[in-house]
Amino acid sequence: MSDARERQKFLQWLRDRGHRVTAERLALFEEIFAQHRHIDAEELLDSMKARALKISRATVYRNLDLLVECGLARKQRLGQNRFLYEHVHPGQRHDHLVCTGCGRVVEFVSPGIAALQGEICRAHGFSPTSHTLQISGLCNACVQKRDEAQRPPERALPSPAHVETARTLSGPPP
Amino acid sequence: MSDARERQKFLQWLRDRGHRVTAERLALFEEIFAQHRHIDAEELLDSMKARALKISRATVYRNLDLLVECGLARKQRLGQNRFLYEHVHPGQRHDHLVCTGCGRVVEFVSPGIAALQGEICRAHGFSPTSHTLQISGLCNACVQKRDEAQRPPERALPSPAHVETARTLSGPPP
DNA sequence: CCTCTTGTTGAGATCTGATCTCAAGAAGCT
DNA sequence: AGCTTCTTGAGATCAGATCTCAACAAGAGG
Ligand SMILES: [Zn+2]
Ligand SMILES: [Zn+2]
Ligand SMILES: [Zn+2]
Ligand SMILES: [Zn+2]
Repeated sequence: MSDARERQKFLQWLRDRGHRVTAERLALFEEIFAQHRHIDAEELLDSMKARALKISRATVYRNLDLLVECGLARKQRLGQNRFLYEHVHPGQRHDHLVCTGCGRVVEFVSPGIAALQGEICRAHGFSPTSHTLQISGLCNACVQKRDEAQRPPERALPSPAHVETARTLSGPPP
Repeated sequence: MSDARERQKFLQWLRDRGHRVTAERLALFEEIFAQHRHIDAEELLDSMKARALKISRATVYRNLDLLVECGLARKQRLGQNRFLYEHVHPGQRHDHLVCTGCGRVVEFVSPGIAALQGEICRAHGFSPTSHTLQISGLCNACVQKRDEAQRPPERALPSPAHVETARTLSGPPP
């Protein structure tokens, strides 16, 4: 596990604020840093139950907010309804492509966009604290699936030269 | 009202799909195009009731989805919880700065970001259908308010040379 | 190590935004 | 006008998130 530094930061942050270091908080921290993907509170609750870590729903929600507050986690609505959480690696901004066909989430990094956002905020005298950029659409696979469904008796269409494979962090929903 | 063209498009879209042109649909269309700001379903319902236009909650939700489907409205979560709707002007993409202090929403346009998004999608073989970009933080006024609150007996701080004023489309929440 | 204070937890109630149900109503075709 | 089919409205329902409050335990102090 490579979260020794983050763990230390979390504990220090808690103590600095007079918050207590509880077993539940540590367990939640471990869990969210063990899950290398975007995960929602309910899934987190289940996966902790599955590991025989006892924790209640309310505590999960409360402490997820705490993790976000201290900058170790990010909270976003990636699909439609639920909030998804992911642990944050300092200095590594990324954003998301969300496939509406299969639910997959792909991360991308764009220093150019980051820079432009900075310019825009400066121009408006705005002090940004966070941002959300997500692009919804269809991934390669889902586009092909849809095209095949539309005209069934026809194949050998010239497939794209090379299929871009990026980190896919969330599988399709059940 | 400058929505003659959009109104025509809406009616045509309805007929093309075999949907009916009802009084409720027309009223909702008028209302959302009359409100030049980001507004949620509940507010829309209230403002229509205030104008003695009878319409039910379910119908508002149903037909807002219809407007989004035909491309005349955009649906986004700008604050945290509710969906906000705004009417769309064709070919005029814009994104949002959201002040977490006063709730104000400011729109901005960035062709540069739009272009970069296009490149990213191409690189990933992703077919985008929509996007959300919002930057949260504090507006000029709220930054000053906070600074003044933090050290009360001190003034004459060098105010910024010129205060950028952009279209502010949503007032602070009640 | 024991005690006291005070922040934290857990089970379930509650809230909120959004969607669904289904009988009554009305577009629009003829 | 008559008929078919889509649409509406009132209220039930759903899902995700938050709140309540008594029991609990972290951590300071002795
Ligand atoms: Zn897909
Ligand atoms: Zn991510
Ligand atoms: Zn503000
Ligand atoms: Zn806008």
